[in-house]
Amino acid sequence: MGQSQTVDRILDAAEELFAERGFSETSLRMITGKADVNLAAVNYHFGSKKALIQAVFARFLTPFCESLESAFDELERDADGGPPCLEAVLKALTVTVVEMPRKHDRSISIYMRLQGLAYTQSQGHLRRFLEQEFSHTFGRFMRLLKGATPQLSAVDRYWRIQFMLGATAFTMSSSDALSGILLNKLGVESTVEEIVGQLVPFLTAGMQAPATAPVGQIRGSA
Amino acid sequence: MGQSQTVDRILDAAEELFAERGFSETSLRMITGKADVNLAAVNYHFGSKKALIQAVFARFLTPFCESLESAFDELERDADGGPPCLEAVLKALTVTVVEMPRKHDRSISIYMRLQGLAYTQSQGHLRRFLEQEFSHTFGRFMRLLKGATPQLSAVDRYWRIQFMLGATAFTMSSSDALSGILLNKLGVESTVEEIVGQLVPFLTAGMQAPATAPVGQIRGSA
DNA sequence: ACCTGTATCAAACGTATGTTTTAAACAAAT
DNA sequence: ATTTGTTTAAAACATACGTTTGATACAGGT
Repeated sequence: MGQSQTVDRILDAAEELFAERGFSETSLRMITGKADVNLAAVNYHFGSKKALIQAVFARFLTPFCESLESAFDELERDADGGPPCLEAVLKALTVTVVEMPRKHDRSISIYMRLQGLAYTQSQGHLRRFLEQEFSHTFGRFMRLLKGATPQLSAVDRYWRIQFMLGATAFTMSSSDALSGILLNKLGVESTVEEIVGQLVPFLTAGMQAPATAPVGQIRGSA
Repeated sequence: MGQSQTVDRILDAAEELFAERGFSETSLRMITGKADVNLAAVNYHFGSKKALIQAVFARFLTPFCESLESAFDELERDADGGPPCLEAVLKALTVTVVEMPRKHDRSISIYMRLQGLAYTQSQGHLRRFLEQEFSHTFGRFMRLLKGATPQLSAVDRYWRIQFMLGATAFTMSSSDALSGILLNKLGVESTVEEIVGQLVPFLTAGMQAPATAPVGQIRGSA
């Protein structure tokens, strides 16, 4: 058998457990236990735990970046010449996220949470891996954002992009928990689609806020 | 000696290391090594690693919440009767953060990063501890936000508050790294004060964005 | 001087981790 | 049928972890 199913079983188990508990808090024994494969299989197929983490990201990020590049192609074709507007860029991103192929319903929040963990858990090797592997798509997204916000100074744009990333990564990385709280408090169900539907206008408005004034005295209320 | 300085040395070392590396990735041996105290001192003075984590948060969060409550008092006094406006609420928060008493320059970003970790690292005991210890101030902040955004539905407000928290926690928790990148790319120095000065208009605009439409088909660009 | 409670120290404990080893099972090719 | 290369299996490996122990030092009170 050329491609064993063991590899996929490990990846499936790992991406769920990593998303639930983080990287350091998930042991190889938990993963192989859930995947119902032998402990040594991880090191045999992937070489190390670090390499497994990278493989988990590569498996869902590679097709995602391809879809995203296609969406960007279409975006620039439609806008022939001029730069696409901010809302269109963000919509292209979120639609690509929502339309991501997935094995089951939870998949999207799992991927979102993994993406959030990649930012917040300080796994140096992961950051390096993602940078050298997916920097092309990320750079293109940045250039589109620049074209869509010509009124911003480079410094303002830089910080606002970080704010965007933060709001997205944070919300998405806890989307399950946050949805649960909302369900308890207000009795409202919410899907990933609805959350990103809420995100886009928030981010768009934030990016287009008037230029900032230096922080000084407190402004009175009302 | 009634109050040993060992306790403070441990807390100082722990808050720095936790902020740099996260909780699970920081061992008691690293902490006691940096603090130059005996390994057993942590369990002697705090009881366990979990209790140490909580003590680190209690030490900087307790005085911070007191200052914040005072700022809220002043806010409501100035606005006699009516609810303070959104920008005033956020300014009160950020000014309190910036004026936080600190031992050295790095302190603020350390506290910000810790606060971010409290959200993203799934330490159940920490979340429970913070909830029961500081829920009063947090709840008051939430009520102020509610009064400042009467136009929002409860669901919209809930999600936008999460977006705010995310943008803030993420940016502040990486403010050192992000400032460094900005310095490299554009040669611009930036302080925590300036970052929060950028944050407020972004968040204000986001919170006041027009109500959301459900995500459906892709809207064309331009 | 003699206790008494507190604090520090070196050393060890038990457990869990990532990784390696050795042997067996298996499929495909000769 | 034998061989070959790949995959699984059980067990052990070395290391690092949080925690506990027991001895020692030292303070203040009587």
